Amino acid sequence: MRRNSFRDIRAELERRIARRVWEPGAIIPGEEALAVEFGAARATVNRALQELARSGLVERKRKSGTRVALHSVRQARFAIPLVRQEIEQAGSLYHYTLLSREVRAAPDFLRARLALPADARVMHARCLHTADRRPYQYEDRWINLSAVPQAEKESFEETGPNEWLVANAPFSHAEFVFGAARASEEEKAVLQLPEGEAVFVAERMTWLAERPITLVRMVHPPTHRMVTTL
Amino acid sequence: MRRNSFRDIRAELERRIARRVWEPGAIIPGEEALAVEFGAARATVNRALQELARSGLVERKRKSGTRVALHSVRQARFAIPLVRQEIEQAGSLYHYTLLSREVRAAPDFLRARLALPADARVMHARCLHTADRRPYQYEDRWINLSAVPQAEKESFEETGPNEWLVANAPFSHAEFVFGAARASEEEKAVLQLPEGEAVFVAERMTWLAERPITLVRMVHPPTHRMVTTL
DNA sequence: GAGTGGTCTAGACCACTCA
DNA sequence: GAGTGGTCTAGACCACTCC
Repeated sequence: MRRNSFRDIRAELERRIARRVWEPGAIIPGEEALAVEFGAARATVNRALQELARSGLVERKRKSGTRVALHSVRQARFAIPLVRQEIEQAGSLYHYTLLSREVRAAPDFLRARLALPADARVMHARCLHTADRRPYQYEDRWINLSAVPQAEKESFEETGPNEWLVANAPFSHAEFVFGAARASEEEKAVLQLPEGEAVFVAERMTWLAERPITLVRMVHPPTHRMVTTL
Repeated sequence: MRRNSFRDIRAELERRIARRVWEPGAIIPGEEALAVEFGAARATVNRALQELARSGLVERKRKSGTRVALHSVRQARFAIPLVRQEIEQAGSLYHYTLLSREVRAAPDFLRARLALPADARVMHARCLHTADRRPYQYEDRWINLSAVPQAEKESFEETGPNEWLVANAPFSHAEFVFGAARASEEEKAVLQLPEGEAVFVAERMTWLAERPITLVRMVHPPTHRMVTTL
């Protein structure tokens, strides 16, 4: 006879919630009582309950106890890997091409997005990432040179700014925006898409201790899918 | 002097990784050694390390030990609110319309996606959610009636299946898929989009203790943006 | 076989919150 | 004040994996 693990307990509690043995909003027995019932230590029951709380199935409050959540808070988590890793992990051949690289004054829209001063100098780089020679991602990136001056010395011919930044400019905070759009003329050409095709657009802004580092727009063909991680 | 908590230990380990005291790829001391160093129980160190592993900062393997992840897989979190909440929170007028409702045998693609038996009965509902009378989301939903039999009694004329399920069928696990597509004829009509417009598509599958509950495809106009929560 | 992480136990004390 | 969850400890055994 196997000992009750926190997984077993978690599964049994999930089952009871599923079968409405415990209705939404209802208080469920305390840790001590459940520990006795399952013949386990309270710490083990605690772990099972904490995981249920983390996934939003139950809500816990001291003194009040644990109740089945009425509206389980729905949060989704996504892993954001390097493009290269993403492609190679799928067993495909990765290839990177630098399309353009230019140092210039920051355009207005960028100054607004990243809260840059009027005279800010930035690097603008455009790249294509392919998987098995098929266009996978078009990367349109702006780097704030006052935050990452070393970037100006990089050619980005061999290693893309994505990988270079990961290795050389840690960030403390990031914001992502996802959406859909019709492919622009440029995107259509680079990604070899038919007229009027839809594209999946992901934008990422990163900061290191309040200083904006980079804004990148990553454009994918409509076949691209982004899936939550467990 | 306060006792070392798993949070303190986690924070200190994070700091060492950030300051490159431990380089990416390097093995860090074992739990026993860290427990001695921090004057804590091994279980406490273990909890700190497990959380770091969950957030992708370190990788752990038995016998090998714990090492700093080479490229920490960054994670982004998104809140998934009820459509109604999302719209009302933006200060807009929410309105819901049921477009169709039908009980039928599960189509093949659905049986495959949700691993349903051959004779599974499901409900198929199509709805439109508007914000200030403008189409906001087209919802195409399938509900597994063997998991949620009470759904068959609901008309969904007033309250949409989304809100009804939230209140009546909690889930323990969800999977999301996001992508872009060209609007289908139906989507074009319902969302009042011009010919060939791109749409943002979010799909959600939910389970409660291994039992599939529902698959929903939520289609938004290309103006829709999904932003990470802080 | 041996080393490291994974989990469990029994007991303890703390922290928050409700009444 | 009292009840419930939150966390820590010390010790133990297990499970996986490398050698």
